[in-house]
Amino acid sequence: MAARAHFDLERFFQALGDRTRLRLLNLMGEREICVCYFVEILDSPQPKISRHLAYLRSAGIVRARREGKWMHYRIAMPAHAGAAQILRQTLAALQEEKEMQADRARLTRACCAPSKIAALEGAPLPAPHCEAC
Amino acid sequence: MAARAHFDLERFFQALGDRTRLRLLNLMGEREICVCYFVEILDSPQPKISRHLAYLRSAGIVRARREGKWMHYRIAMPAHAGAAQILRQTLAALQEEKEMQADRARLTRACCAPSKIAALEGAPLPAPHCEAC
DNA sequence: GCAACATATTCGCATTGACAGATGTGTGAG
DNA sequence: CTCACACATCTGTCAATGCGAATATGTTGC
Repeated sequence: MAARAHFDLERFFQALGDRTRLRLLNLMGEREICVCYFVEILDSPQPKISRHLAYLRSAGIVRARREGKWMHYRIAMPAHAGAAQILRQTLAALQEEKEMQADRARLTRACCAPSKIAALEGAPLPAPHCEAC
Repeated sequence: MAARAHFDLERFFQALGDRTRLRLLNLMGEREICVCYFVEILDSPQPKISRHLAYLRSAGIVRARREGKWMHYRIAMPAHAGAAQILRQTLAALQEEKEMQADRARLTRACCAPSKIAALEGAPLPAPHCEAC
């Protein structure tokens, strides 16, 4: 088998070259988030979210964890030191964008009152627990 | 007043998501280089090089300067501070790759003895002058 | 003007990737 | 086992992008 020690920087950048994926990464930040929250916050069809998460996963940028019916995603820092640094830099840069700030605000609201949003009834809260509430 | 055009981070990453363009950026580094050198070093058809340089130019990553028959390209750090930082990080990361090191080595050789390479007869040296010779 | 040269753009074609909609898969409840 | 739910993947369509090959543009020198 071909050793996959080589990190594909090209693929890494391709994964970052899409607005939906940048929004997903921005929402994850340091915490782990359930797919249903992405669907709610980005207000996009679930298959679209799932496809972009799969793309990020195949590029080695995020990792998934199953918990019962729910899938949680979080950012997985690449082993490649340069890429990890770039990813951190990117996440920091995203926070300066209005749309990203708005996404985060919506996530905080949803996280603090998930019962207010029909689609999130019973869904697991992001992270171990949301630090804002 | 937003006189500053909105910097397209998405487009920026798309521009970095291609091996040929990463090789071009790696060759430029801090100096200005003539297209004919890219063609020689990457051993690729001239239209291919030109197309990728145009892509980088449209993404706001490089700038071109004409000098007689020759066009010189150099990296133009984006006004967007985050992007500039990412670009610097990327250039640093590239230097750890073997292919990129080999490209640079070939450029140094070509730069120090351009007359040895038929295609570079009379072509302007990279940069104000090559610091290696 | 014309020819030679360096570079840019266009063309035809193959691949990739984004999308919406439909369908498949895994899990828990009953 | 069967259903409902959360999520993943497949389908068809379309736009973007990569490529080589041919051609156009711009500059210099005659």
